[in-house]
Amino acid sequence: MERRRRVRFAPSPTGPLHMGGVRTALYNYLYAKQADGDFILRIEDTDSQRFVPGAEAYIIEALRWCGIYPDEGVDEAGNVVEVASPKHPHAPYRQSQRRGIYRKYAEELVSRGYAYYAFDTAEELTALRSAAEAEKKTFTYNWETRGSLCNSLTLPADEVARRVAEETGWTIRFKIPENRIVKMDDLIRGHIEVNSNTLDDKVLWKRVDELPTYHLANIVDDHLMEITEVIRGEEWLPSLPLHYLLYEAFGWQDTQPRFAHLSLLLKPDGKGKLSKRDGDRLGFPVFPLRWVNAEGEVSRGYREDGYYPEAFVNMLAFLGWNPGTEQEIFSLDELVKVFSLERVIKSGARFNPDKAKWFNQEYLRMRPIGKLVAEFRAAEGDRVAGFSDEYIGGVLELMRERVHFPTEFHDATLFFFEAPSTYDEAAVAKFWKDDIPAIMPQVRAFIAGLEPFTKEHVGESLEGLIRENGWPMGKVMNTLRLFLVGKSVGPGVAEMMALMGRDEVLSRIDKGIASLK
RNA sequence: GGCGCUAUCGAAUAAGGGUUUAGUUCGCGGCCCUCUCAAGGCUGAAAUCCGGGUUCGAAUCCCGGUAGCGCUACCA
Repeated sequence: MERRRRVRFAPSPTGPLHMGGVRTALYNYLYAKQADGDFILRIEDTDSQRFVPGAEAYIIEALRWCGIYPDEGVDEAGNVVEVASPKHPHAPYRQSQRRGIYRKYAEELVSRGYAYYAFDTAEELTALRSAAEAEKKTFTYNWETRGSLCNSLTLPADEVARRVAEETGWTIRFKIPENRIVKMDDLIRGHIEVNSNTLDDKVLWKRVDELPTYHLANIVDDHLMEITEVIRGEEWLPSLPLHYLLYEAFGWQDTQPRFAHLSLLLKPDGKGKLSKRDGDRLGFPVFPLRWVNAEGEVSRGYREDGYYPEAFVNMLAFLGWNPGTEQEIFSLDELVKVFSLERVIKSGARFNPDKAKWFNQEYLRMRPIGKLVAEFRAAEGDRVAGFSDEYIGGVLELMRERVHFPTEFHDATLFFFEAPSTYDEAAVAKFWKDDIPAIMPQVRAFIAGLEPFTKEHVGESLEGLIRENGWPMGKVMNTLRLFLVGKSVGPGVAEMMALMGRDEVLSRIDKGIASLK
């Protein structure tokens, strides 16, 4: 019987969600939705030392901004679910609140001989490690060394019982079987084999915070929550043999999820994985949303930088995956339809900020003008309140192909709402010479009599006038632009004039002629 | 050091043994359009890491090397 597809995104609330993490969440979401399955959010906060307040809320908000809403684990208000209900049957979805669940599974493994209590202190192990390092070796807690260390395998039973009863001072370690070839399959990478002798006896239960480690909590929760596929970052690939062995030890192989390990996101230049530093250095966001850490350090976000979530998601989807066709623009719903793990790339994907900007520009160009106007009004407030939707729409229509982000509209459209008060000096020097000061009043008089004042008529008439008189086209047109914009760059002169209206245009020309005299 | 993963133009990727003169997108250069800036159209430069093997034929399969990355915590 085919099981209902259920996947999870299981971040650790140790800081803001990195764009690589968003991609992992996205792929999980797409994979789940494609089969009309469930996408679950689970908070893996078993590291009490690294917990960061606000990180959990950030993760949920970031996913929501992207349009990714978990089916399970987060309620409508955006809070992690703590109490079980028909919609959220596996609550709580925060591992720190599930500690009671894990303990018995850890102990079950000990009683069945798959794990053991270890009493070595952190200091003892550190000493062992540095001693080995001095001899250019590596200390590993494994099949070779466990027999000579302080644990329930080496100590007399009554001594073990006494120490365990003290309820403190012990960890539980998984007893990696000796000399086994662990055979694994990855949905993206194919078949992988590893000799168990290269593995170490990983801690399953931590003494320091009385919590399970990732390995135990993860396997137990994935089992309990009936997860069918685990799609996670490549950094987990080395622990895959341990996880296989854990499923085997628990006897859960029949429902063991399939695994898919995603490659890492790499920095745009040089070598290594994408980090916050790269964003600061090269000037692009690494996080979906702005984040301010405890020290007051600010990390910019895609949202605040003016990216549309649709563009961000589209760009992210293509970082390590492609549909096999030449189509590049996909909505989230379209991605759900065409996504497949088979087409996920195995090698690391280098992030390219230019391509990210291009995606945003594409979305800006596709955006309905009505939305653009409403968003512009909301951002600009009183400053543009007196202008009509038609006028603002015309302005944005003229400028949308000249910017990458809606946040650029403010600076780019200033002159549409207020006549320029200064004129670019280089442009003045270039155009305001020879006959131009004498010509412009004639042009002004001509414009005053133009009817109708449309883009087409203004454009053709103006061009005809300039040609008939043998005036220099470039100088005249650019001087007009200079009067309208204050600079020598911008939309077509006739288009701007038609939009601004005759009165405004004449007033700007008068102002310009007067200023440059 | 050990273990694992990965390897196509500057970047993302396509080509799943022959359809390849290795395609597309971003970026870069040129031309066209043109009143400037964009946008658009056309176009140019630009890649199969190296070495063996399998095969009539290899970017594609296998082996070795090299390089990059990841892991090697009572972090996740």
